Amino acid sequence: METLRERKKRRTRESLLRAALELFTSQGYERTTVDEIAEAVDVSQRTFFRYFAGKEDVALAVQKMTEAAFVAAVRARPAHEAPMQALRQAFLEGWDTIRETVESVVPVELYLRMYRTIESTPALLAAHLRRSAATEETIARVLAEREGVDVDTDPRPRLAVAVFGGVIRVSERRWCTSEDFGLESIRTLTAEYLDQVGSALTGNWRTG
Amino acid sequence: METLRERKKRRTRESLLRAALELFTSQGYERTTVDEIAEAVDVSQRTFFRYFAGKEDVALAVQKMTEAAFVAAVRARPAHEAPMQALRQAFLEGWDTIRETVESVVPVELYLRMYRTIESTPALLAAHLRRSAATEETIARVLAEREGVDVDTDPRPRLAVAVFGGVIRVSERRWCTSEDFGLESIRTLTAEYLDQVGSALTGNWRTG
DNA sequence: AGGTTAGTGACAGCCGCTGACAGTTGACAA
DNA sequence: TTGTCAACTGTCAGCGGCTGTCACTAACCT
Repeated sequence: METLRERKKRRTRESLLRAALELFTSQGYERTTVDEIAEAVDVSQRTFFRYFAGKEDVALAVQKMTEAAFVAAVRARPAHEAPMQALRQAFLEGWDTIRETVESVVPVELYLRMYRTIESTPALLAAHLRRSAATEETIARVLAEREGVDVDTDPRPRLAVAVFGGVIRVSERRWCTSEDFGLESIRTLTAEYLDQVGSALTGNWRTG
Repeated sequence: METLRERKKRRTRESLLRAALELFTSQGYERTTVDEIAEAVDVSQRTFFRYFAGKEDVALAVQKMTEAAFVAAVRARPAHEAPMQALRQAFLEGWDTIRETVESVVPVELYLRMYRTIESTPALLAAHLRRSAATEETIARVLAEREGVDVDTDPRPRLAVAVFGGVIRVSERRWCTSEDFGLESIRTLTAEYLDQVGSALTGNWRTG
């Protein structure tokens, strides 16, 4: 059961989040001030900073949620799966259930548009990459535990996750600049790229 | 031949750079203000911003140089080498010649210490990762041209570079937190990790 | 109903960064 | 050498992100 106070807090937070994303996606991240966001929700600037650590934080808040869902999905994968397979499945599963993950806070539509804003805003892209790096570290530990190896001496968990993350980023980037910017296309694109990693590494591309 | 004006400019720039790195590495990036850096060189804050785009910029200036050297090294690799092999050789070569690349501006010692500061400062790490992403894009294009494939339709150049970059970052991170933080150890570590990527991807780690 | 606590607004201030303008110093030709 | 022009610098004023402080209001809990 949720008390009135908690309900109010949640509503303010989500209002701020929605207003921020709406402004960021429509008029750009840099051209949006914190004052503007606060004004749109009719709270003081100070209050904004009580809910979010900063402008970057609110911009990446939803990504944070989906990343958490991804980590949880990796944890939930059956133990018999090979590492890379587990990552692949968890990732695709994340996109399948994206609606349930996100819609309670902001429309999925807005979330997708925000992805493009992040990718095209240097400051946000930097923050996003840093977050991704942190998530990769978490997943490396999950993987290490799953496989029963020591993450501090065996580099394989981190290497596998780094490679996976690299492929994901290439997919994301391609997807953001692509024309069919839909929920299905990111799934197929990522799956396709994951299949092609092998041939990209070993091999002479010229004999294609 | 260098005119007096140019000499003065170069000296101011390098003084600012050295002072900044010295302050960053000794008392921390966030605890160092731009005013402090300017004061250490006895110029106005405004002048600092005429030489560097910002605080981040000066912190990553040397990394920028070494990345440029790396890109050049990739370009100079013989055409018969396979893509991943070319990247590997160029990277190791970059560390072999690091002294010539860096010492004319700042002591290598300082450059190495700065690496650790970057890795342990969220804002700098974010900026560093963003720069790396940009460099990866450049290298993907170099590789594509080398191999005669179209970078816009063939994902393999970007995938290969992303994987390589991922391994590099794992190495760097490990190296920064390691005890033998020397010029040789990053070489051996990277080479070792590049060799292990294969087994990290394919394979069941539990049968080790 | 009344004391306690959580959440808010208003204000002051630091820091990174930028635009505008005036002063100074080196470059180059008369 | 001197005068002119361009480059470089300092000063000042100001914006936006962010934080500390403190008084005030609203919800919570007997």
